[in-house]
Amino acid sequence: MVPGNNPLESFHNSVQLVKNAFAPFEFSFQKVTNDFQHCWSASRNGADNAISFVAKKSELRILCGSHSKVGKEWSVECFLGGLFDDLVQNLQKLNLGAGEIECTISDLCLGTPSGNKFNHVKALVGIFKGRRTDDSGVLLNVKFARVGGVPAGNVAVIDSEKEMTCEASTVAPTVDIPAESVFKSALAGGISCAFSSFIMHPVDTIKTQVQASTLTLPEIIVKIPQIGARGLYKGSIPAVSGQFLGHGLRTAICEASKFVLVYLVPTLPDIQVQSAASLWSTVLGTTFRVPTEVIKQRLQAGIYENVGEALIGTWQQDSLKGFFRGTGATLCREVPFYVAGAGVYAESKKAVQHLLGRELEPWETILVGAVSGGLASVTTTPFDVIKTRMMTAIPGQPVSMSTIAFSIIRQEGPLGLFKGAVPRFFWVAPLGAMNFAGYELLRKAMDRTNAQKVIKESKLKFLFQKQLQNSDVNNLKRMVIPKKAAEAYLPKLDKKGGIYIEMIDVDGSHIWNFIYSSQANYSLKELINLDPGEFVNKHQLSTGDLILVYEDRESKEYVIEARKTLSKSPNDSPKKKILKTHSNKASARGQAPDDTPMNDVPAAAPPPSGVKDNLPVKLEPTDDATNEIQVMDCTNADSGMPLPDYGFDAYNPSGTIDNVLNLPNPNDSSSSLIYNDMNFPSDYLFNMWEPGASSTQPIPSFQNLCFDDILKGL
DNA sequence: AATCCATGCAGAATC
DNA sequence: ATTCTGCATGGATTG
Repeated sequence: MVPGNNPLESFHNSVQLVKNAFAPFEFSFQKVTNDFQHCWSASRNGADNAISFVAKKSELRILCGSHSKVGKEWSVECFLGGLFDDLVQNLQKLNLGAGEIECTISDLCLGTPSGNKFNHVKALVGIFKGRRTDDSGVLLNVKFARVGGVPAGNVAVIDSEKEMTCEASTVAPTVDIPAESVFKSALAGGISCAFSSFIMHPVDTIKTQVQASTLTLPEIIVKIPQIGARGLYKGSIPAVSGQFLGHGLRTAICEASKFVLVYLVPTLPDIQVQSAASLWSTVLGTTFRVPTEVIKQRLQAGIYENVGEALIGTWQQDSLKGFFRGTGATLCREVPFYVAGAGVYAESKKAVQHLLGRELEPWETILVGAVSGGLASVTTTPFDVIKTRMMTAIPGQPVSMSTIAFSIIRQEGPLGLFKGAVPRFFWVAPLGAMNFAGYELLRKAMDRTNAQKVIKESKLKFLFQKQLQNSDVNNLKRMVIPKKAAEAYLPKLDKKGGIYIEMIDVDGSHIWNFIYSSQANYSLKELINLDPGEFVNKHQLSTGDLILVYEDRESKEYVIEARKTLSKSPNDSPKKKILKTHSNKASARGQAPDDTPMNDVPAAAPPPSGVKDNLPVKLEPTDDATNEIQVMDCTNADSGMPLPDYGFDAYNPSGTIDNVLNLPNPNDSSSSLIYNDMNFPSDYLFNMWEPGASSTQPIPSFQNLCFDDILKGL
């Protein structure tokens, strides 16, 4: 048996689940329960329905007022209570017989003239519009429309499972919700549900036929070849498109309302936010989807041949209302499974992640989806059992859920309530897997392709840089990189041959695969090549541009940045403009032939005596007023080689003050110097020497003052 | 003197 | 014929 095909059990489920989810609001639910019983007992004798509702008016607002426009005149409890009661009575009247053949509820409705069959729709609409519904009594006459001979509430059982799992997937965390994110979620939700709907459609069809006819399951199965593929896929167009649109809509609403909820009520626990959002979105999304369900079922049951016919036929028969038959039943079925599935999935995913201490692999996500889908189905098994019992009870005798439940427990023990749980589990599990996996993986894939890999600069540890020379950017596909830096930060090289190194482009657009090799027979020297491949071309690098290599602190991956010099005059080599207090070591070397001589650069400031004066360039806030400061460890600026024993994490392109302050290694005795790179006016390069290592005299403890000045500058 | 490294060049590999 | 690869050279820098 599959859960969810009965509004009765579904409703009960939903109350329970919602109750759990909103535990802090227990009092409200207590009230619901009370009202419920009140309504129920009052409506036992159908004629008094209206009274019971009216009587309840005053209490209504408490619960529903805040949720929607509902509470104005009606309490949701009472509405549902009436609904529930009606169902119970209907079910009690069922005499369709037992077994797998689902019963048709519609014709068994008690109490009101059949002409009002669909007034519950009216009532619903009225409620949503926030106006008073006059035909209050009608609410109790809820009928689950018989759609094309198939009770709407009974069909699309499979869908309910899909619903559950699919909706549960909206649990996927999306906190900051720009429209794009919501849209992507919607797309992902829609696609995954549409896909699984498509896959499972044949099964759904068979189920529908079983329910709609007097044939048993085996008989139908025998007939399958007769039905053929086309027959099995009858109604798949409205089903799939309905799934797509409905679930897309719901996913979007859910994501969006989560965002809104978090914003409005920041203190609300996650679980409640999710429950509320999913509840709300399910109601809307499902309502939207009902017409396609109706069409689908009519097609599957063979009433109409094609979509057009079904549309026209339904319209002519029942006009607009016809498309919304069974809305109430569908809602009752969807909501609890959504909430249950979402909860189970979210919780189990959290648990598994906690257990493993890492993000889940795709296949693990699938597994969790399957298991939680299965679990959700198991937890709802009791209602399924009860429902079956109720339907198969001796006709005419009033039975209530509780009586049945108690009798089962008494006679068969608590396990009796879980009969059939195992097959249910395995039936629902793959659906859960399909939807969870579908949604999550799709969502991830979208993020990956669209937003690429977002590199957080603050997570990057600067390793080294290289200013590109002619020989690095000419058609020869190789770049020479600083030897010491390479030896210090890149993987160890064997003498011969190179190794592949992946480097992620900071712009997130590529993962470059470089060949990193050394020139072994270089007597004692070693020259290390990075094969830039397309890298240089893609970034249009030319002489004087920089490449910078980082390491992602978390993933330990290499990250490479191609940085164009700002002043792009071919004669300008960036190095020439760097103000230095020590020797202009880079100035004279590595220049392109057409480079102007080094002399036009302002003379390097001499090493000052005072610490303050030691700043060759005054620190100033960046010109874009972002208060960002860029610090680069450019020890040996020419080679880009930080001193190996210096635990200096420097270069922080978007560093905050905090980051900057964290940069220096306080235990290090090295001193540092800051100078401004004229080519990158907003950059502050942080230069370091070990004491005595350079011809310039480093000032002890200078680095601290540097940072102070940076702060002052800001 | 030792080292670094930009670049030239030739033979090998590949198109 | 073109591209790769390894090697060599010599200016520049460092010690």
